[in-house]
Amino acid sequence: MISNDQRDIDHRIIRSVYETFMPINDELHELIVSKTTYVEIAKGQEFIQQGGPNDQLGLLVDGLMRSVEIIDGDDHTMIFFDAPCFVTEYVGFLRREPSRHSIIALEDCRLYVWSYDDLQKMYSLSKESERVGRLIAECVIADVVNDVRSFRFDTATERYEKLTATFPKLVQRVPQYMIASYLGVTPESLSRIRAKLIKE
Amino acid sequence: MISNDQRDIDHRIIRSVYETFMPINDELHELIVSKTTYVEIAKGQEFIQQGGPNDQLGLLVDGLMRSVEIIDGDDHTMIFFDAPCFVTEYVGFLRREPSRHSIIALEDCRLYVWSYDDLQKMYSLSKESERVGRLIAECVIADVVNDVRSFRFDTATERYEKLTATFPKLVQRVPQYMIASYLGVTPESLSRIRAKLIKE
DNA sequence: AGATATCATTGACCTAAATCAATAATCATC
DNA sequence: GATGATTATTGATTTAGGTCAATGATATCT
Repeated sequence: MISNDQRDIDHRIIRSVYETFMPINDELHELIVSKTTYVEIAKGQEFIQQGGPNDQLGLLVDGLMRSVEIIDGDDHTMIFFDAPCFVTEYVGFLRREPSRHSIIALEDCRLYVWSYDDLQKMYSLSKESERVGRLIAECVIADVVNDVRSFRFDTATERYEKLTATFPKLVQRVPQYMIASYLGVTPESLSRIRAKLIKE
Repeated sequence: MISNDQRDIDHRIIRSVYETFMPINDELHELIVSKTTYVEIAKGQEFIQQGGPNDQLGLLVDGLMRSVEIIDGDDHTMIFFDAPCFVTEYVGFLRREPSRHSIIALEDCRLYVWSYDDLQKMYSLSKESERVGRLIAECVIADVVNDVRSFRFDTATERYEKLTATFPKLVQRVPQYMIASYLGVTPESLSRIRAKLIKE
């Protein structure tokens, strides 16, 4: 993990990601940038380690990551993060608990990072930042609710089809067993699902 | 649905629920109360209707409700709401879309209600309210993530055991087929799960 | 109390996906 | 390009839960 100084920070990317949630005025933008650190994570390296400290919110600007939870020795892919997006293990981060997942770079990654403490300072200093924090949390809710619905109502085949529809390049970029794990099925099952879909 | 005026509002209950998220000062408390409406919903009646307008956030202070989504004619219980708690179909509410669920009283219910517009006004008027909104959203994330984990990792039997452990009275208060539906299994399966657990 | 819904249980059978095991295909490295 | 490791496929078998159908048990209502 390589950290650099302020000169490496691309203000426009940061602003444009935050602007997907609400208009960001110059004052808030300066506040955000002033707390930003730049980090590079090489392919295969961890950004966050399962069971370790969980005090960083990342904004992935380049690359691909996955969060993984190891339970009883098997590896479960919980989320893929495809730039540009925020990267964190949200629940542990908010509760100040050790991370439940590792977050690992599947390709060389570049991130901007804010510490938990700096984030709280931003919230205290600026009403606008409080709002953007709320809007981001609300979007996370929508994503997670989507996940519940998918596990509740969809078959593995349907989940696979939806994933390839919304994220077609993923299948090229990561090994199939990680996709299987993300879908909640075994690699053998995913292989059969794919065989069946091809036959049709 | 019966709406009454300000005199029916129990300030202490409202404050105590908000205080589970953060300390509420008098100014914010007054703001919240000034926008509050009181509503009673009789057993069997709807608070929110699937496909209908979704512009109310409820605080259930008495009673039990469930949110139900009808898909292809079958009825899926998405959540049980046991007072005191907030009641809404969050995603549609936030996105200003029709409600995905109905929310129905399983017992006679009493709620305090805020309209979407009043909530936005509160957010604009007060930094503190923005923060409490964020903190509530963050708690919702934790709940929903829990749901995903349960559907992903737990068997139906485990989900049933967890539900009865965390909410033992529920089984007395609602028909079993609703519990089955909440757990994501058929009534027949839940009946067998219970039979097996009793035998052990 | 008797009649009628509604709800819960039980049985027989079916299906999606898991498990275990063996190959086959890829990929990385010397 | 050969060698060993990782990843993907295919087959045989098992299991959790679904589906369909019948029977019991509870409520509710006149």
